[in-house]
Amino acid sequence: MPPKKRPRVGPKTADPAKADGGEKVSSLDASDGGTRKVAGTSKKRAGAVEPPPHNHWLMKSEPESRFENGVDVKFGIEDLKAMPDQTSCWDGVRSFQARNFMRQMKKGQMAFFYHSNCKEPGIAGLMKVVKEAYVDHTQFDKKDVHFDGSSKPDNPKWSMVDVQYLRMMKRFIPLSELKRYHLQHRAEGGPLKDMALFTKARLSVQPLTTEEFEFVLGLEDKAPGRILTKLLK
DNA sequence: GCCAACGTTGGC
DNA sequence: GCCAACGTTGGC
Repeated sequence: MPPKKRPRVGPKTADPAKADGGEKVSSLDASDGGTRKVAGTSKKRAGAVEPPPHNHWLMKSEPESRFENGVDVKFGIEDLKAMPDQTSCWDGVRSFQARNFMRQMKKGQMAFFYHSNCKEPGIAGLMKVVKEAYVDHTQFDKKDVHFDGSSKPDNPKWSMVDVQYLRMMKRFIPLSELKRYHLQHRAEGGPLKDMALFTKARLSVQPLTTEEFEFVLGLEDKAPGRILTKLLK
């Protein structure tokens, strides 16, 4: 469920609604499949250790035209690049887990732009978070594909962040290649053995460990293909 | 276009 | 709070 972007809020902070809300989005809310690490309020066993917050992300969007209620949801990395400031809000996320991850994002963190539901799924480029979580206004827009009648303005359910294009990957990293590594690492150990792209395949916004992130970045400079897989092992 | 995986909803 | 039905994601 790729977000369909729209021109980000102008240069100024406009947005009468709620300018930046950056830090205060209500943290309770429903399910969140294991993403909970909200400070303070969560009830955890004494002694439970908080995992460190995630520093890197992968965000999925569809680069090919597809119509949902007559609206094209296409938004590939080229579309992000074409936005003013090469920046866009990442609206339309309607999954609690994905939302909660977005709420953990910090300004300056990097995210892979992943192309999903297309001819060649995979990682297309890099972007960075330029605005932390704030209210996704599309949930209140009846005409929007992702309108959510169950969300009330005084307690909005859905959040979004702003991201800015950084660069294309030096070469496109196809899902098939990542999957080979994932399988290999799962069998023999390695950084991609638990990668969310495979262990939580349907999550549209996912965290990566530093090791995962760096391993994937390292693939840019390697030859694609299975030859490489052989050589490495 | 198919369909498996899996998150969400709602009945009870 | 369980769990079956339902809907969506997204690879293939």
